[in-house]
Amino acid sequence: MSGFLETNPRTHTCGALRASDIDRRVVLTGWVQSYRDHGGLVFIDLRDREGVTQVVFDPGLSAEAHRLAGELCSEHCVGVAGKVVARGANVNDNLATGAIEVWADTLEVFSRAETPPFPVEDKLDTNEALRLKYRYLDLRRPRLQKNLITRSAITTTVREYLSRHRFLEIETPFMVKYTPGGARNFLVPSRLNPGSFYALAESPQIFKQLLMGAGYDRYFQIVRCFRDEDLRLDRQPEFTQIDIEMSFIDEVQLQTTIEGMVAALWRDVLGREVTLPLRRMTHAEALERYGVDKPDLRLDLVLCDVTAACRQSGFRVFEGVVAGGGIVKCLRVPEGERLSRSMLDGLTDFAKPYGVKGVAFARVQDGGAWQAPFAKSFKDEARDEVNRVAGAGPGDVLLFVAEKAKAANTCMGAIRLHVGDKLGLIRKDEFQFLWLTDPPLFEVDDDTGEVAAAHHPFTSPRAADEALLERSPKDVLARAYDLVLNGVEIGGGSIRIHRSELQARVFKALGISDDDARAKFGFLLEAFRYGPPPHGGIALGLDRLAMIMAGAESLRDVIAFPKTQKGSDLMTDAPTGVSKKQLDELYIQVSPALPTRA
RNA sequence: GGAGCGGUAGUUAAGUUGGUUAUAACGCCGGCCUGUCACGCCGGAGGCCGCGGGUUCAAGUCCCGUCCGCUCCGCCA
Repeated sequence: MSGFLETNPRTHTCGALRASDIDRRVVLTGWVQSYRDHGGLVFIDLRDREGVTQVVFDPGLSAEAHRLAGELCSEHCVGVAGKVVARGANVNDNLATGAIEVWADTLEVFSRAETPPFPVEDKLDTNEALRLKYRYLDLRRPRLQKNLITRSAITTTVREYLSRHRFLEIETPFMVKYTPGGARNFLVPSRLNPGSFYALAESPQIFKQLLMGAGYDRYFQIVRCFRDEDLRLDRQPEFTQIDIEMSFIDEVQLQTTIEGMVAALWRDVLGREVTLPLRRMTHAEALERYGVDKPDLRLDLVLCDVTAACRQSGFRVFEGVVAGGGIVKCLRVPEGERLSRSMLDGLTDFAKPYGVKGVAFARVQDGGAWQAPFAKSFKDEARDEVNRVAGAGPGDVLLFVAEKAKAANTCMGAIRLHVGDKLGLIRKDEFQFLWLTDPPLFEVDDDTGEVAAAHHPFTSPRAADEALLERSPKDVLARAYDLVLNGVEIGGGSIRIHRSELQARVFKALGISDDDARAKFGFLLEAFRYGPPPHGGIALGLDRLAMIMAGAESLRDVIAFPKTQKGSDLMTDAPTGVSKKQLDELYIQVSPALPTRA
C-alpha cells in the first residue's frame, strides 16, 4: 500500500502540463473530479487546486491500473504515474491542460470517498447551509479555491509593498480591556480574575497609536478583529483588517501611500493598472449626489435636492414634508420609457424598509410638462425649477422621495442602485475607487441632541474647524477619510489627535468628563503626555477587498470558515453551551430564564 | 428588535381550486460499452414533504407556532 509517493514523488500539479511536456513521465495527485468508464478505456478528470488533467487507463498498458481504475468514484484521492500523450484530434479547449492527457500505468488510491452530500463543482448552487456544514468539501470547488488563492496573493503583495516602504509588522493583543462606544464587544471571562472580562479587540486602534508614541513610526498588521453586531452579506463577526498607522504624515501623504499599495495589488493580483491619484469627494457631496457615504461610481445616475423648489409647489405632500423640516430628493433617470409603470409602482414597496412612505414619479414630456398623478397640483414655476435643478428633459423619468433627510438620502441612494441595476446601467467590469473626505467629526442625534464620535474619539478635527468645537459641534469636520470601491467601504481612517489640549476639548464636546476619560482611555492619555508624534492611519477590510478582487458575491466566499447570519459555524456547531463545571470555574451563571442548551 | 424570501429523494427543482401509489433531472447501485470529456445505453433502489400543533372525510398544499438558511432595515464609534 505505502510506498507510492516514495517511488513516485509528485512531478506536476494538475494544471501544469502542456503540449511541451509530451512524452514526459509524470506523477500527478489529486481528487477524481469525474469518471468515464468505456468498459475498455477508462477516463478520469483529476483535480487539484491548480486545475484538471485527463488521465487515461488502457488495459493494454497496465491491466492492473485499469482494473483499479474501474473502481474509482468521485472525490477519491489518488495518485497516478504515466506518460504525457498528445490528444491529437481529441483536444479539449475547455481545459488549460486540454492539449494532453496522461496515460497512466500506475494508480494508487490514497483514500476512498463516500458519495459527497453535494457535487463538488462550481455551477450548482447548493443550499448554503449544506455547503457550510460540509465546508471542507465546498472548499474543494475550484471557484472557492480560486478565491482563497486570490486572497493569499493579496496578503503577499501587501506585505511586500509595506515592508518595502519600511513598515514594521507588529502584533497587538486580541484580549484587551473593554472600551465603551462603538461596536458591541465579545467578552472573554478571566478565570484568574473571577468576575472580570477581557474584550476581544474590535480593532487594534489604541495599540497602534501607542506604537506611534513608542516610535515605531510605520506599523502594519494583517489582523483579525471581532465585533458582536448583526451580520450582513459583507459583515462577519470576525474579519480581517489590513491595519496601518504612520507618524509624521498628513492625510494626503497617507492616502498616497495607500494608493500605491492599491495600484500594486491590482497590478500583481489582477494584472490591471489603476490610474493615480484616486478620485476624491467630500462627504457632503456624496450625500447630496448619491445619498450615501459610499457612492458606487460605476453608475452615472445622480441625485439632486429639490427641497427649495417644492416648498411652495402646490403639491401638498411635498409641502408638508418640507414644512416639517424634511427634504425632497430627486433622481433623474434618462431613457425613462424603459421604466415600466409596474416597476415604478414597485418602488414604493422597495422604499418601505427605509421608513419612506412613497416614491413619486413623473415622466417628462416635450416642453417640460409632467405626466404624473400629481402633475395638476404641481405649479408650473415649481415644476420648471425642479426640471432645471435635475437637468431634466423630454423622455426622462423623475423619481421623488420626500422625507427626513437621513431616510430620504438612504432610500434614494438605494433606489439609484436598484434602478441602475434594473436598467443595466452599472458597468460591472470597472473598478471605481474614491476617497471620501471631510466627514463630520460628530454625529448629533436629532431628537436628544446627544453628541457622539462619528469615527472614534481620537480623530482630529480640521484645524479650521477647531474653533467650532464648543460653539457648533455638528459643523466640525474631521481629518478622516474612507476608501470606497464600487460602492463598498473598503477602508477608513483618520489623522489622530496628538495634542492633549485638543483631545480634552473633543472629549468635552462628546460629554466625556475628565474622570470618564481617565477611566476609559487613561493609559492612552497618559502615554500621550510623553511626546507623541503627529500620526494617522487607516484600516482596510481585507475580506471585502478580496471579495471584490475575486469577483465573489459574498464575504463568505473569500473566508475559509465563515459563520452564518446568526453567527454560528454549521460545521463545528459553534457556539454551544458549556458544562456547569466550566461555568463554575469562571464564576458565571447563565440566567435561568434561558432554556438550557447542549 | 423588525421585514421579506426559502426549506419536498443524496442534490437541484416541479407539485394546479386540498383529492388515487408525491414527479423529473442529476447523483447512487447493478449490467453493457476502447476516444470520452455534462460520455452513452439498459435495469434498479431511494421520501419524517424542516419540526410541533390545528382546520378537514382528506393536508406537501390552508391556519397558528417554532427551528434553520439567505437578503434587507435598525445596529456596525
